Amino acid sequence: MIAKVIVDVPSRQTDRPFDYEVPMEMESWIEVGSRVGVPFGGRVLQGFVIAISESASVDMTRVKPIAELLDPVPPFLPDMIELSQWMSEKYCCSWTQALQAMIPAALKGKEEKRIGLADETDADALPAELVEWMDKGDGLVKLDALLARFPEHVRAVKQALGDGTLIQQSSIRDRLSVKKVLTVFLPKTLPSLELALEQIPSRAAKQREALSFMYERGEAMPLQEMVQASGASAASIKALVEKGLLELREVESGRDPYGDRSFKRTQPLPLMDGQQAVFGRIIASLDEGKGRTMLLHGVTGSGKTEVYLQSIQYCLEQGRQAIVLVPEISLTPQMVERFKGRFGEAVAVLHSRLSSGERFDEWRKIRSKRAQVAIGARSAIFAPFDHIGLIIIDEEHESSYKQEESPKYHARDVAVRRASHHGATVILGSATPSMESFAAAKRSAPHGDGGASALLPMPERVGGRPMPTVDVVDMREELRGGNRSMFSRQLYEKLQERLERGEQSVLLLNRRGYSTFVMCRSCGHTASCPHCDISLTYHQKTRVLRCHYCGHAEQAPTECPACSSEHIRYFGTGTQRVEEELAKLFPGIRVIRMDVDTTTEKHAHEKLLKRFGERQADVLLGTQMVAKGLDFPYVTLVGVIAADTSLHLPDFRAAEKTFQLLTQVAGRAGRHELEGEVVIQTYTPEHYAITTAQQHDYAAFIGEELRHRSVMGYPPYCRLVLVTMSHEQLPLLISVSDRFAAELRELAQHEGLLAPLGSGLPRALEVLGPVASPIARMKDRYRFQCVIKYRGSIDASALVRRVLQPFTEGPPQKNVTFSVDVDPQVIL
DNA sequence: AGCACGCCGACT
DNA sequence: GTCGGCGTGCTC
Repeated sequence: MIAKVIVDVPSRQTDRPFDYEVPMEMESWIEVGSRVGVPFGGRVLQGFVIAISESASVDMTRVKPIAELLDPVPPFLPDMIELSQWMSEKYCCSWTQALQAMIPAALKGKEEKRIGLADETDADALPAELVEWMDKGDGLVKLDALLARFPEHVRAVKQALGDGTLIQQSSIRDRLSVKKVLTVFLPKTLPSLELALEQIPSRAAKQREALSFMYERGEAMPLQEMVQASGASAASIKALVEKGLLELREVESGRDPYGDRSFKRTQPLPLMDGQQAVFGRIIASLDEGKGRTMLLHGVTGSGKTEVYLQSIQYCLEQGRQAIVLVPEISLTPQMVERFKGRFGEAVAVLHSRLSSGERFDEWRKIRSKRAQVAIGARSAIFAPFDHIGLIIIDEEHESSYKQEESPKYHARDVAVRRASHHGATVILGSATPSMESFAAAKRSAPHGDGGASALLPMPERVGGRPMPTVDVVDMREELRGGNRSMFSRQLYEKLQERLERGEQSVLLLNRRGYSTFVMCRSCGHTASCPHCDISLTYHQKTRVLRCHYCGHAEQAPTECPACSSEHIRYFGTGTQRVEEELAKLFPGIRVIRMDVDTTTEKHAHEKLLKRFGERQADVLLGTQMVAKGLDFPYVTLVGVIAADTSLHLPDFRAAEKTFQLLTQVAGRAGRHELEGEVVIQTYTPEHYAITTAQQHDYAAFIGEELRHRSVMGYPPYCRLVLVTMSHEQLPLLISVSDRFAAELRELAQHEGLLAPLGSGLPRALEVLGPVASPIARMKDRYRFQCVIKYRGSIDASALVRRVLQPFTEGPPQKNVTFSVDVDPQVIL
């Protein structure tokens, strides 16, 4: 029996299956999807079994046996192996990378070399302390550790390994370091604080303090932290533990100590007419099981989540599993609570805030069928289920579904692919669907069912609540009227009203495309990175300038390095200035500011929202992050301070992104009994992205935007591939990138793709560039890019791969690196 | 990626 | 005379 194995080496040359013999004793264990350790070029590496075969494709004498099996249960299901191959082709990444992206990082086996004394050996030939050290273990010790401990004996060890005095054994070990932390818990059955305090002698003040502290906190906490925070000593906590008032347990470090928290179970809510109609379409598709994709276009507050929940319920009753993707930012505890509340233990949650150990735990819950519902960000699309019935992608227009590092996949496309394998239904949900999805839904009758539209509209809010009224304020008029503040009179008055009525407001400062930077007001010099063509970002807390791309950091200057002027201006996030102005205009106003500065800490985001939810503030002020998913009953006003900052970016999606942002944030107002109002401040009130957002008119927006895209030749009227090349030396890069573009054109010509299809008609494929990238230099490497525009029916990835092959495999083009981005989010 | 094999400079 | 520089080439 021969296993075809993809070896875990991130190199193009080794990115193909290698044959290994399956030892007899492993035959019943090794299957497609197994993770194994294999000898490869003189060392042992992790590999993935992608096929089992009777015969090898090379001479049997060259075939080595698999060294070890790494998991009792294969981490991949067979459909995932095929999916990974498809990904590597479509996104031009290595097969290994695609496979790697599908399993938890904890399963990243690396070789560990261990050595020991050979059986019959003369131990006296070695330094005595070495022998002694080696005897401590079970005869084998880690090579690294030994060499680190006895650097003076490196040579002796090397020699002993050479002459056979010492033997070496390699095996693969996962990066699962399980560290345990003593954690203080409140007992399951909790006496009241008064009752508990009675059991403590009056002179034990520290114990009382510690106990009150824990009661107030209400949840478990690591002992170390607790001692620090409460001022109690470990001894007094021990005393409390002995009295049974607290509990002390070891928790795996990084694991969620509140994991055993129970969630209040909820029942399905009655569906409104609009919801019912959509739900009917979804269960029809689930019954049919043909792998259909549907676009659920529901306005904000139309009750999409309840439809999701009941569809999942139906799917589970069919004995199939469901995956729910949400943007990372909206994967809040409230969101998780809704799903856990309905499905309890059947839910596994995967998000980036989890430690690798916690992530692995949740993943195992899925793999071992203890969970039937997986909810998570982008990578949850790879949840190892075997009978997927339903995949939901909420807020499908969000750009975070596209991974920016290789493999540069789009979760939406992976979902559709995976679903067709399982006959699963995909639901793309959004109030503002992406152009691509909308166009696809309009044109598609997926899997050929005679022209039925896959568009599911939900145009009404739950309870018939009206959409909030939106006022657009022309800030040019304000300026002409003598108002130079950042608040229009309208916004000022409405804020004042909210304060008087005790209602809450959300203020959005649109800062997409801008970051904090430093500029000299005398000469206009801006601080930029010495290794990258990019401004440095100013970090207020540490007064450090940092490069986003390479990590270069320097002290913020007090005088201009160019002209020695002291008039240096720090352009902060801007939210701070808004906050100051609010305090000036409304003395005593309580503001919660949410931006990168205030949310870097773990859970800071949740804490701030919790405070706002408890009405401890009048205004929630923030950047993009306040636009998504918030649902607070007392928010009746939403203000957008400058709507158009994102409108004039050199990005073909600028209008779409602006419209989405305005619509999303407007949807935060008046979701419950109280009616909501929205004020949008802008310098271009006539722009269609703003006027259509004002009228909540998605159809009008998309009509206009599609016209623009059609004229300019952008998606969804074509597709794009962005190829970025980089090298330290500019002349070499220019010649290589020119040759790449020329060869690509030549191949396209040869395939008949460049021929004009008739006068005035666009070509099937077009190669633009090469030109310097928007960030023309990064980490001391120059960057050039080509954009390939093509008709959707063409396999552009295959063309690119074919042209790329000699550039990366042949006589090396002196380290010019190529990065391919299929369906890029930004090309600028 | 690693590691080996393979041809040319400054050292015991 | 050797140790070692990293350039090319292979890994089932």
